[in-house]
Amino acid sequence: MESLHLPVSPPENEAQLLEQARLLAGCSLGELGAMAGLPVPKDLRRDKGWIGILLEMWLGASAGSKPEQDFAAIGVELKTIPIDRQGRPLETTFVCVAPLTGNSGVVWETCHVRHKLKRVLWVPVEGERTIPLAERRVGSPLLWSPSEEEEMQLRRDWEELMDMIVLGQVERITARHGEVLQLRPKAANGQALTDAIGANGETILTRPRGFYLKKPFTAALLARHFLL
DNA sequence: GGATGATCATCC
DNA sequence: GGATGATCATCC
Repeated sequence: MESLHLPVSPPENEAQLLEQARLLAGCSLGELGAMAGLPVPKDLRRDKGWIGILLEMWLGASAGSKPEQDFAAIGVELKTIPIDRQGRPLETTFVCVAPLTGNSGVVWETCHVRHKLKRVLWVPVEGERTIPLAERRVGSPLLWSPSEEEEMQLRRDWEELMDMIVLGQVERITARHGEVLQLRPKAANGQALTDAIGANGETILTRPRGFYLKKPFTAALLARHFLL
């Protein structure tokens, strides 16, 4: 039985990654933060990515802001997901920024969403705001790939949303579009603007958007895991 | 601004 | 109460 200590080397295979993730299950964020020398913030309001960064350290992820998978060598992406006491997600899951221009000819097979979701290590973390951040516990990890049905759902939604973007309808897209995948703003604030295609094919400025997984989708894949 | 990490908080 | 639209920090 291995014990908990830092630094953690990048995992060489999935089994190693899962083993390390299982060691973290049951630990509190306070414990993991202290051992990592990371001060635990009072809450997440100004540190929304703190848990993600903490778990990256503890799992040996290629830290920080590289535009590739968290575990590039073994092709796995890490997602922490806040859950309630029933194990259901408290938030949608950000996947990636949505490209709003230069999309003619893009196809599902080679898109960023599919690549990001090809293989994901889900790490549930207690997320109820009534639980002090330091006391919240890490849950049992799940190494996941989309089933055929899940991939079809994702593909349908992605194609619908990308069609609207390409056809200059981005401003008409709301978070209600898509069955399992939605498009929502993803920016520092309301002042952030980026190029997109307008209704008449012209270039317009609009808020940057991101793809997010809706809660029922992640709830189902987590539930499947916990029932097995 | 856009990529990384996401959650907040208002409105319905 | 919960989802949608808004927002926070950091790096380059």
